[in-house]
Amino acid sequence: MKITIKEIAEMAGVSRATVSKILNDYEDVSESTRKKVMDIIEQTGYRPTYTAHTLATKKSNLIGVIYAGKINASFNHPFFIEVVNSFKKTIGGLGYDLLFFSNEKFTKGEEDYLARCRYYQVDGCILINGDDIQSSILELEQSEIPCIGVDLQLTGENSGYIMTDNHKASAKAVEHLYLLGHRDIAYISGTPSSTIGNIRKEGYIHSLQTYGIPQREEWITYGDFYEESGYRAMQQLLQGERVPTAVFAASDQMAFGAIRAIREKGLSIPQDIAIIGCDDLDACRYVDPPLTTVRQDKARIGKLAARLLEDLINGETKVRSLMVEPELIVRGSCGENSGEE
Amino acid sequence: MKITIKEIAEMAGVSRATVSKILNDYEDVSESTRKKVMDIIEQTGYRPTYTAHTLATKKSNLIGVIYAGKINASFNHPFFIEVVNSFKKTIGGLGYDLLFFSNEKFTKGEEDYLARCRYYQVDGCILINGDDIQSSILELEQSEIPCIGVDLQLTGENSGYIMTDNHKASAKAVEHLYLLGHRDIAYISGTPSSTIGNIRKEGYIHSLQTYGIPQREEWITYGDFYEESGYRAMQQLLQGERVPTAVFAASDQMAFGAIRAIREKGLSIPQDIAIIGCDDLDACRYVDPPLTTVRQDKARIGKLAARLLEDLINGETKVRSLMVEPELIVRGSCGENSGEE
DNA sequence: CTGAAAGCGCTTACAG
DNA sequence: CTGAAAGCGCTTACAG
Repeated sequence: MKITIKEIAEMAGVSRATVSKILNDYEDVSESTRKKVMDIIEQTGYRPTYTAHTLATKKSNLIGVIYAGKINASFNHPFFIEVVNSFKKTIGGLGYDLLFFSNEKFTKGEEDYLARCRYYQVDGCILINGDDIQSSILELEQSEIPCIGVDLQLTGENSGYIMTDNHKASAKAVEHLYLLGHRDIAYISGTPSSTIGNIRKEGYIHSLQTYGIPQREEWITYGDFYEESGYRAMQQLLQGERVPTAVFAASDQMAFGAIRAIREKGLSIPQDIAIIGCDDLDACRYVDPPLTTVRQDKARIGKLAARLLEDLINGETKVRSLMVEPELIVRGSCGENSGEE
Repeated sequence: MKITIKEIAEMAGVSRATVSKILNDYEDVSESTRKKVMDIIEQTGYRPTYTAHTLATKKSNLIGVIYAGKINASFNHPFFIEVVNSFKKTIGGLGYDLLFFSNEKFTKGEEDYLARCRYYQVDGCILINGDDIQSSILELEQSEIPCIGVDLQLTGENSGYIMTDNHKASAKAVEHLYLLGHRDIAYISGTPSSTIGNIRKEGYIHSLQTYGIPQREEWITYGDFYEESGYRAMQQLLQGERVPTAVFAASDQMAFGAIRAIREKGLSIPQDIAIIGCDDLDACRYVDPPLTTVRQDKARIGKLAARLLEDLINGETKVRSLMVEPELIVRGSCGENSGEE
């Protein structure tokens, strides 16, 4: 049924080696032979077989996509999905297909990512950050396989990473609130162990210093980036002795939760409390009032991740990490502007 | 560097055939040999190579994921992403990894999905519906490769499909509005060429008949499932001679657009116009008022798609299509209930 | 410019 | 219970 290079060779009356050369655009083939063979390939609809090709060449044209951290948590994560979407477009244009590892398969004890990468002979990997990174990720990034981390600082010989300049994200948020007259600014962070959350926290603290605003320990609260945790963190802030007039949440989802808590307390936004999120999810436009937020440039991150990885695969780069500029999106939740951007 | 079955065999002092048998859980190997070999595999961290394995067996343990229709449009589509996420979990548990085809690669003229499936030797495919289905999809579904369509009616020898019972979705929406006293119910459909949109339209029309409500041609409008088109469709409805008191939109996103149009006109929801969407996106909970909608059971669809495909691959089924029951989620936009479900 | 032959790393009858 | 050998479908020096 399946037609192979052997059949093509026979039909064309040439050797398999010659067909292979034509398939791979070698120069040293006569035009007439090339044409004869190409015609037959055309007619038969022949396509080479991936496994045989890869087995012989060691080049798979496959990029592994790995969600690090908790099993399978984040395939549909609103931020990462956009990054991966953009990554897919760019890397696809370069001739790669994407292999999504299912975390369930090798789960006898450890998910052995390195082994699986070798098994499939992927040319490179993109690793998406998650909570609670496994040791098998370290193994992978220290290996010969080119890896790019998204929001995940990979430092191996053949790896690199890319993320938003999170320090600046906080700076922009705090600056915006400061310019609107706020001096009592609280912060809702991610999990204490989250690198991203911590960079944003440092950015927040640093910005307060910049503007000479004293820092209050009880105004730094922690969540887990999801809505419910923002709700609880905000409740905590509302119960404090002194209530802040503005809140910067390290994720939009937590901001949504915070909005709910503020409402339930009978306070209004932005009159009583201004709030600003981080990420620029779609839902920001739909909440009431529309959420002012710091946008991460998801498309750009994905595109750059693809380019970085390509360079890494081809051994063509010394650049190993990139920071992407965040952008402040002003909507109604801080009171300056109630319309769309 | 890379260790192969040959090395393992030599180290263990047995043949490659024996190692292979042990690797594949054959019965007829002595316990002592098995142990000896397993120990060495353990120590060396040996893993078989995928391409060699597949080349020899014809079984790849890879499932192709194809977004049919317009190039690359919907990887981050809010409905399908949830379906695929659930599919990934289930199929992953069955030992498969996922190969996402990038639409860019083979784009010399046609994206030849069938050829690519054979190239990678995928064991099966899941096809996600989109607009404007290509002929290469037909080729695939008529082939020897097992395929499951999501919202896409595949009828080939080795294919099947799964979707929400969309007729019932409309019935539930109309019934809900009817019970709230509405008799002037308009419908915002998807593109006229969309199967899903049309089934929902028929369901809408049929339900009106059920309740003896006369159907008005000008109250059936068309969008493209996205927000902007819902906005425009609603504007059209608002300009009509007679304005409906309730609207059923074939997607949540169009419902969001409709809400915007209603607001701009100075009307309020649900007092002046009740609105009900379809899908149950996350954002439904955040719009004001929270959107009543017909939920598609995305997790269930994904899970069933995985099971159907597995059965198809193993040649174990006569069932070729499944309808999943939709569920009405009552929120505030029709006035009965203003809280969360 | 073309082809014979060995090799990529595994599996599978088959013989013993 | 074990192994020799052929095969999966391609590529790549190498020789001519």
